Amino acid sequence: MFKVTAVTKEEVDNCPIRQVLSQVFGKWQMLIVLALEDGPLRFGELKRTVGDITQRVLTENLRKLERDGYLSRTVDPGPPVAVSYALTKLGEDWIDHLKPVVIWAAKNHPEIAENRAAYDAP
Amino acid sequence: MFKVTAVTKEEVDNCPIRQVLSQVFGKWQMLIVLALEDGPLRFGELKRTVGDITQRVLTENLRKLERDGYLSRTVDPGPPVAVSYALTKLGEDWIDHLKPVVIWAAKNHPEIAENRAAYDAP
DNA sequence: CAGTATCCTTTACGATACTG
DNA sequence: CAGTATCGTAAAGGATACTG
Repeated sequence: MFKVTAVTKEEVDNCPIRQVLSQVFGKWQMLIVLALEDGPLRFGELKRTVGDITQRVLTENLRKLERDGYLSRTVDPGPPVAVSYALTKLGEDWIDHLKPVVIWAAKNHPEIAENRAAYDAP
Repeated sequence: MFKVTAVTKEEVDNCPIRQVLSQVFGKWQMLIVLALEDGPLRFGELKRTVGDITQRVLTENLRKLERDGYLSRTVDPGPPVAVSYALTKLGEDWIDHLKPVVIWAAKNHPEIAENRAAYDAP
């Protein structure tokens, strides 16, 4: 159904997986987007919610997500300054489509863990 | 709805995103799985279908996908030897859940490209 | 044909220190 | 508070050559 063959530059540019999904399937992007599901969060709150992410990497990923339009960044100059991040329409739409996949992953986690153990065994 | 906070090792181990999805959202895994959607393919066919992937990287990703149970590897000792890869039940189930996301990405590709251009502009 | 083996480059990520 | 700056590590990927 989808053309995944890609040898020319045009084919790569038109591949939704390479152009769109590759930017949201890193180690942190999904976690960040899901963290914003229940409403806007400030930088520090976001960092605490995701848990084990460094400031540098969080900033980096927030910029990527903002660039693609999944979230917006709002600055309230204080002092002290307060920056909050919120999902855009695109971001909410994205999360609606992402969640079934996350639910599937949670459901199949046990089976996949078994498969790995069996494969690694002797 | 999902707990994405993860500070302890246990929380990370039980996070479906980190444990399951991180292994299928690399640069090539989705393309490989989608390439097998219409039926089994041999190594060389798979390589030609995906297009610009090297032998080394294709092998590497096939092993990961086989390990998690998304596809099976069947060897027909020739000579010449013929190895074919096919989706398993899990792989087909996965692709059914993955496709809506790919379709979403294709649909929103233009908007996201605009967002990027606007962000990068001046 | 279907891989391995090597070597190299790029990208992501991590740790820590510093600043308006 | 919300970053930036620097430095270092590790994983992914790319190029090329070789093999049962």
